[in-house]
Amino acid sequence: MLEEANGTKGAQTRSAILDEAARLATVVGLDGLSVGGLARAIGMSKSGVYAHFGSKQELQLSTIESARVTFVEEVLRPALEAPRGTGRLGAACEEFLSHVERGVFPGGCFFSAAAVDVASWPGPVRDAIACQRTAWLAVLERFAREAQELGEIDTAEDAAQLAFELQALLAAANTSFILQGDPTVFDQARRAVRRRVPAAAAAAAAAADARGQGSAER
Amino acid sequence: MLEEANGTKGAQTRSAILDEAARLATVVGLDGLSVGGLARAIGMSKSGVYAHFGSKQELQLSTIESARVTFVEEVLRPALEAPRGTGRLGAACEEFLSHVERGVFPGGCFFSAAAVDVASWPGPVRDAIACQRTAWLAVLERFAREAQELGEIDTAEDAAQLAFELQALLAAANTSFILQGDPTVFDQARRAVRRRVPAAAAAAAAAADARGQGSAER
DNA sequence: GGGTGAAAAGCACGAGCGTTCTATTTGCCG
DNA sequence: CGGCAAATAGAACGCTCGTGCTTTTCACCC
Repeated sequence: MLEEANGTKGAQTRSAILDEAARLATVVGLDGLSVGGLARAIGMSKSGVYAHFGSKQELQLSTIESARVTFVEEVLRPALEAPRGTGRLGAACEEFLSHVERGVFPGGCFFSAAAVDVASWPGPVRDAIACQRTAWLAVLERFAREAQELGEIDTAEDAAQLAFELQALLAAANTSFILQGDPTVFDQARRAVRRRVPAAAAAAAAAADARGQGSAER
Repeated sequence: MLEEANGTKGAQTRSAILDEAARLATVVGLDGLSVGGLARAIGMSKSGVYAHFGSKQELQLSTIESARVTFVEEVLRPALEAPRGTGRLGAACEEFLSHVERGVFPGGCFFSAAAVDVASWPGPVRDAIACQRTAWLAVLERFAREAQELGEIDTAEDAAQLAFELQALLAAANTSFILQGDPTVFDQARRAVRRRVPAAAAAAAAAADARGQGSAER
């Protein structure tokens, strides 16, 4: 083979490397992520790790992609099981807070962490992070707009504005939690979300309940 | 002399070093701040810079203190010129957004930047950042409570909750701006602040106007 | 105006960084 | 089972990092 993405042995260790890389990057930063440190964390030699990616930048970009997949799996997909409308919007917020609280990434939200230390330093890596952030905001905005179409949110409301405000609350809870370690901020964030999207409250709770017994029944 | 804080020559270059250090740290991160890089940025030798601080950690702590002073000067002091109540609360938000927009620090809010790359890595530096964040939240909370005492904000409102939400909006605008470079987010943030603290709108605008012609008249 | 202590520079060190090259192991296919 | 390519390890490079020295330049006071 000369390219990636098949199921041979090397491809699955590559995926294991990237899994650890994403977790590690939330702790040491995306540029603080070193090949040697990553190799040590995963029990491989430095060159063994490095061979999977021709350069550090390629490692960073692949790590971002890996984190994106994890984020979709842990946050977006569960949220999509909630009914369209404010329920789904609230579920997206709840799933985000939940994935931070239960430590899917040890350093909190991957993209919040990466956004900051990548922000001032132009290039493909920064662009990739900015792109992910935009996409996440677009998802929230779409959920909000769907709620408007269902008549659950006033159509006079600006969906993009609402998405911005909700994302601000989620990011602030993440920062406060990883910095101070106090899970109380999640309650503050949940209260704020419920206040901003009143109808989302019960619906999100219901979604969380349903998920509690496994989602296979859907 | 054997300690710091007098007015001799060395003390004022030390202050100049820390000024640049704070600005540089918002770009490369607080741990990405290297003695060599700082020396190059300020046109000194590495050891010339290093001699002012016995260790890198001392440099970081001093940089945080320097950034705090700048923040007080650029954000808190102007806000204190607004009349107590929602006016001052709104002014604090406006001054924060303004100091990011006009690039007081090239990489946006110093403490937002530092909070992230210092969060996972315990020690005095992290504690110092966490302490500053707490203090800033306490300031917003105090302003909110003063507005309550003046009857401008419902006493049923939780001042700490309000402070959390406002700080979330400010931090989100900062992140979005340094990452995407789009000043539109400041309008989004201002709209959200006005929505959350309705009475703050006119008062903050008035404060900004007053500041426009210099604050000496006060 | 020369002496004295502070301030800055110069230099050297061990370690870790990203990267490249070569050697060794490993797993698959005929 | 033997061979071959893919996967991993090992060693080395030039560089920069933080941190200790020693040496030189500078500013001030008698």
